[in-house]
Amino acid sequence: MKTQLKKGTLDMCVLAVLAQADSYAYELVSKLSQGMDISEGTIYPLMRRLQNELWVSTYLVESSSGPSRKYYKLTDNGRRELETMRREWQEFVAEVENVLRGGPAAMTEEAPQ
Amino acid sequence: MKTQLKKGTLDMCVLAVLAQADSYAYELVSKLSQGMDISEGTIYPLMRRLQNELWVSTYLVESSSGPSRKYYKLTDNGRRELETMRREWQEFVAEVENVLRGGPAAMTEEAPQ
DNA sequence: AAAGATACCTTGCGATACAAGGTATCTTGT
DNA sequence: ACAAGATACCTTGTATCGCAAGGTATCTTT
Repeated sequence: MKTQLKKGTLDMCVLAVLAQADSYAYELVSKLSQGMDISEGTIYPLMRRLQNELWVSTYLVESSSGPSRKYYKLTDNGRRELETMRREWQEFVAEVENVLRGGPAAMTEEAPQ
Repeated sequence: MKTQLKKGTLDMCVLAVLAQADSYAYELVSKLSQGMDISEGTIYPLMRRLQNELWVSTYLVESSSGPSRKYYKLTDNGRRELETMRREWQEFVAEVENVLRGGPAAMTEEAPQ
């Protein structure tokens, strides 16, 4: 999957997953890996950013099958941000599709050759 | 408009515009600026890349209202690449929307708190 | 005790969009 | 004739982000 296309969408995707249920980074990777792929080297800095923006809060939960998990929970702030991102995403996609459909006004001018 | 979202889509957009008619960088900026925005600092390095990949060829045309224009023309190669990009874009969008719709398989496991 | 899965994390790199700045050409207003 | 502005080209440096590679610790299984 093309790396560049993901830029700016992964945080939205993570927030969307967290909107359904709290989760931890390692699990987020495996959840998102069905379809998109995202690697651990991506998720940890990303989660740090989401936390810095106060879009998620964290709590530790001991696991019965490994080390403790750092769960992330969407904040009210994060929920609002997710809606904003959704809107921006839809507008963006609409505009790209518009261009792909031959959109940006043909601009009446001579096209040589 | 969010900068990150554009990453990887602008070359496709430019190729799509060129699929309709040859154009030059300055005009491409103003065409795409209706809807997306894209700046000159973006377009020139981008056009260089497209040319390096042999997706476009160039020819000079004297203008009646300013300096000569460097027109870009989609090559056969570029036309094929555009189709590939379109496919990848559609797949990508489909997957993101899938995640946004609550997609990545709920994964039967306890979600604490 | 060793091996493997789970779970966390950091460092350095590559790609790309952009602001800011620079040059040259041509037209228009004064 | 000269200044100003639009047209058209371009480069440099910065910020962001995704990722491969590597590292640590815990817990279970062999």
